[in-house]
Amino acid sequence: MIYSEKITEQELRRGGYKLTPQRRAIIGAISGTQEHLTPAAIYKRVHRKHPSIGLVTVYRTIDILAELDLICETHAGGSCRSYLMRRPSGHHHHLICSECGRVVDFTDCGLEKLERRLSKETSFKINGHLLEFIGQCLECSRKQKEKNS
Amino acid sequence: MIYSEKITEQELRRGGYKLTPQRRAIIGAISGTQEHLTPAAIYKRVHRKHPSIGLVTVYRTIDILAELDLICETHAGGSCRSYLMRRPSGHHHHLICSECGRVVDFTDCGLEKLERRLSKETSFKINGHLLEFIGQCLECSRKQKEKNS
DNA sequence: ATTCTAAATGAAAACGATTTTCAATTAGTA
DNA sequence: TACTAATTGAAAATCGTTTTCATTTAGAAT
Ligand SMILES: [Mn+2]
Ligand SMILES: [Mn+2]
Ligand SMILES: [Zn+2]
Ligand SMILES: [Zn+2]
Repeated sequence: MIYSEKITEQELRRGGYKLTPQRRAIIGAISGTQEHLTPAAIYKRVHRKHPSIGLVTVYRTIDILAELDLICETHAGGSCRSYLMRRPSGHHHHLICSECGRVVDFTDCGLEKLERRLSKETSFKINGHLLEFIGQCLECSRKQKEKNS
Repeated sequence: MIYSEKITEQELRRGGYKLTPQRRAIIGAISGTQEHLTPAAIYKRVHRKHPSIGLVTVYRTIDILAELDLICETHAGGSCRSYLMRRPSGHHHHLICSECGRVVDFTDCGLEKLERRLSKETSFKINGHLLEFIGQCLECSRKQKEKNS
């Protein structure tokens, strides 16, 4: 069992939730990859080993994990969301190609200063942010050029 | 008719799309406010003056306007999206209270340097970004404090 | 170990948002 | 003015998500 998996289970209990085999399996599935998983993708992974676990339980568990801040949510355009275990280190941001959907991660957003300023100006207690750049990857912008010529 | 409205109609035609009364009405509805409108909200506004225009047409027009980059999409958490006319001036970002949903706008994100660096490192042609801070507004963090004491 | 109870589960139904289908209408061109 | 491809609205289909409810179970108390 990975470090983050154990921590997540501990935090779940600390939050007053019961540690069920279903929840273990779901945490395991999300921990088992670096990729962003949609609820359906999480379900698929869980379902392989544990066919009896329902999609509903996946949704319910995701809600809890997000509430406890143990996973982070990403919006990949449109209206689809995906999840990732929260890594203790740094942020997790994206550069997304609007043509082919390719995703490049980056972590150093340097938004701390802006965060402090906004917090001061608005009296908000800020605890996170979502940052995504949209553009076209090299390959796709080449293809577009060819098309237009 | 507002400036941005005229431009939008021009661009629509320039994109090879026909300029129908329905599309005019929808563009007018989005242009008529600074607020973010969900597809349903846009439909509601359009429907007042033009009861015959269908929700489907609203969706279809939104798609086109977004494709032509004439409106910008915002993700207000969860899986709901909203739209806003693209203003020529500056960006449009949010600070969102996770408790009550209050939204504060800000425009000066200072991400140009980061954008240039990412573009260089990844060879992406970047044409936009989504930035949202999440936190608790003063009122809500006070309420939470009271609760915990 | 056994009992107990609130919390958690799965299946099915309900739900809201979005998309598809299709026959009828229309914008813009010829 | 006539033509045609694009656009439209209504209805049905689809998709992701939530609710409902009867059954099961984790974890605390005995
Ligand atoms: Mn990523
Ligand atoms: Mn705004
Ligand atoms: Zn690409
Ligand atoms: Zn608030």
